[in-house]
Amino acid sequence: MTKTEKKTSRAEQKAKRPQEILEAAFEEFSVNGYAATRVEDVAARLGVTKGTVYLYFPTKDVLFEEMFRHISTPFAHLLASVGTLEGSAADRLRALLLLAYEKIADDRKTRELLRLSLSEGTRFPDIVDRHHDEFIAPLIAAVRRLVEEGVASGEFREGAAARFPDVVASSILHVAVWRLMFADRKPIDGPAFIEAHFDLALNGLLQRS
Amino acid sequence: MTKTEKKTSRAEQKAKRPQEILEAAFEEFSVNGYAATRVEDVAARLGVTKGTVYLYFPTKDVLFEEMFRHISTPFAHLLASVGTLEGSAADRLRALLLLAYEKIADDRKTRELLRLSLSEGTRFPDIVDRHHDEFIAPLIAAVRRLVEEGVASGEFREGAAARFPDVVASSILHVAVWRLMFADRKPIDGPAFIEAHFDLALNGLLQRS
Amino acid sequence: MTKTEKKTSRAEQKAKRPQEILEAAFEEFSVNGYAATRVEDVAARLGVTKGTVYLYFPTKDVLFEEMFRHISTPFAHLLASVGTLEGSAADRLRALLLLAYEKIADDRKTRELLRLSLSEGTRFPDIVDRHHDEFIAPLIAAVRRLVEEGVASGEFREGAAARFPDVVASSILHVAVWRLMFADRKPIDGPAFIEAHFDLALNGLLQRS
Amino acid sequence: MTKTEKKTSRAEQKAKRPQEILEAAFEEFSVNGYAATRVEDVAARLGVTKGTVYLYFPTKDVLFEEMFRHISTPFAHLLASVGTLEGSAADRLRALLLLAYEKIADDRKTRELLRLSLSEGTRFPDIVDRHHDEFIAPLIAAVRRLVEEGVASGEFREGAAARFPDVVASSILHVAVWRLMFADRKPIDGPAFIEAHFDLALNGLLQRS
DNA sequence: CATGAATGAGCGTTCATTCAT
DNA sequence: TATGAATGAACGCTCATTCAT
Repeated sequence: MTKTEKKTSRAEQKAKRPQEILEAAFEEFSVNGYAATRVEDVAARLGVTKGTVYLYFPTKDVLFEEMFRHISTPFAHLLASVGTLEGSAADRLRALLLLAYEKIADDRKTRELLRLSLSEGTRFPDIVDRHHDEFIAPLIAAVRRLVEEGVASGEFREGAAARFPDVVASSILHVAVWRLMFADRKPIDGPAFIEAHFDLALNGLLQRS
Repeated sequence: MTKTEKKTSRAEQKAKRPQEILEAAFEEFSVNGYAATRVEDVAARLGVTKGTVYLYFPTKDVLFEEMFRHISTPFAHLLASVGTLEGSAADRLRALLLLAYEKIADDRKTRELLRLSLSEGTRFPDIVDRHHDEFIAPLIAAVRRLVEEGVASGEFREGAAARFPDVVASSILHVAVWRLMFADRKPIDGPAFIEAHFDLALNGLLQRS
Repeated sequence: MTKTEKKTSRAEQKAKRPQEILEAAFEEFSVNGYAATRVEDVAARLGVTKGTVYLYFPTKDVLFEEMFRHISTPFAHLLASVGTLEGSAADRLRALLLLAYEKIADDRKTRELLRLSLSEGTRFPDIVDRHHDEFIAPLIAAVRRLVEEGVASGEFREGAAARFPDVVASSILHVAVWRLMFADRKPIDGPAFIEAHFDLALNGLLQRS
Repeated sequence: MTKTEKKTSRAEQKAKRPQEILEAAFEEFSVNGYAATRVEDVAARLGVTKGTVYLYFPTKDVLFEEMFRHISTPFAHLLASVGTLEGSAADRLRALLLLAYEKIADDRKTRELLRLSLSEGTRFPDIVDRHHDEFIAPLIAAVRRLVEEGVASGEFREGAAARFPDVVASSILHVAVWRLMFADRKPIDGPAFIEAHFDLALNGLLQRS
């Protein structure tokens, strides 16, 4: 029994190795960028030597790409589910934005993937597309759908926002970039910022006559 | 004649060298990032050898920092001047946003400095602060001033936008980041996007009752 | 058998590496001096590449310092033991000088350390002190002790030699420097030179009958 | 007149340039050794640029060799003149040793040439021979002559010193090497040391009554 | 599976040397 | 005569990658 358990846990541990490495790689790459990260530092985070990393990933390039793939967890379905909720278009749009905020700007991992997309896009063109497909495109599509529904139902007016649904979500990117730049040195109240932008988007600046 | 020309061009050449190097450094650093850029590549852009670069800049670090300083040209005064124009608060705000758009999202150099601030902020903490002071803080301050004026004059309603003036400008950051990520692969109509966001911010999504 | 041998030789090989490198470094540094020695040449002596050297020593500086430390083997205890032998003070002094000669002037390694102390003392102040403490100070102290004993017993007259015991040993330094300068081009009969100087010194030291 | 003077002084100054450079080169080479000395540092001592140095000396090698030649000023004739003085052989020997001491151990330049002979002898075999011919050989020859005269006149006993005249002069080398190693950190009273060694040597040399 | 010694290509930096002015 | 910008060949050091154990 004990033996079996041990074996199992060992086997499990071994199965986890690649993932552990990818997590460690994420930490290093997100702090230092691709070029300045040493494979040895990734290994050191796990208390192993760099030879071990090469046991699972043939090159640093592949390690980076698989790390990116591993950290990117799609959230399109989440957005879709929110879109089908009951309530006014405004309420659903608000819920959508808050959900997207949590995933894109509030989640450290997704945020750091944005940084890597910006900094390593030249070397790894695919990761930019991946980031787009995983995070940006679904968000925009979801927003567009909701806006169009709102317009169709007469709740929203027609206008530029229908053609550029991104404008409604630009605050999310704003918060993400702000945090990437300033970390804790210039804190930003994310939810409040999103709400403020949502209020603006909903009601506008102009005084109602 | 020829002699004079030669002399002039020689002297001019020497005086221009440091700036030429900084411009070449900008091109390389913005494409590859700090770590992946080789001093030799910077030199090669000018048709000189790397020794020449070291004639003017003692280390790669200093080269990077001075490059950043050289490329950052403040635009706070521009924003200020726009803020003092005649017209409605909305008109002035619109003019301000378009101007900021041109400087921050449309100008390739400023845009690339944003990329470097995000990617090299860990290694060069100062450049993030510089980018903030040169571009972000002035923009937010100018927007805030205009919004407050609009509120004071009754043209704008009070609301979240007054507390978070950044929300009004978040579309600019959005366009800048979009272009950094996708370059020409997914073009974005910058002015139209800014106008769409401005329309949204001004009038809101909701149907007027 | 073969397997065991291989394993042993492998393990031994690794354990010996640092020392092999230090020995190779000694050869190169003593011939070329610090600045003109290339780490790659040190490695080439062992048939390895320079990377291997950096596996064991972080910088060229450290390599030099540890080389010096490794090559310096103290001989103070040897001198002391000689001083406690039986016989006349003259006999013991002679034995002492011959022993010191063998260690300082005749031993190529110690001799080359003297050269390095002279040539690299500016860059590595510590090595001069080390050379002093390891070789020069013990020698002078041992000579002084013997001279004082001889004076106390009435075998030696009092005189300048008691105040400057180094004068009795200066022939050793003379032979060492001579060999460093002329190597085999102008051979010097070391023992004969030491004996000649000892003869000169002794007849000056001895009490007149 | 003024013009002529100026011209003359200018011409003189120009004539002095090579010597100034050689003096500056001596200072740098003696502190850093050949390899670690930069031509630019030599030039900087004179407030000129390295191009100027290359105006007078085609390579760093030549600069070093000519520096050595320029700093080595023969003193054989001096020694010879001392040897012809009146007085006992002992007195003349003492005067000779003191004179040699002043030139070899007390004179900073000659002392530093000894250092360079030891450190750069591998790269510049000629300088060792030069140092030998200029300083060491004349000294030994002069000592030998005096000792032989003393032996011939019956003032000195025959013995090893006659076969190894260097032993009489080894204290001079001792003081020189000591100062090269310890500079001001472990001062040595040169004349006293020489006198002590001479006292030791003399009482050994003198015929027993 | 994991190690870590070893490699070799590469990069930052230096510096002797050249040459147009 | 003197300058100093420019070169190019090193050299110290790093690091991704390999492989015998």
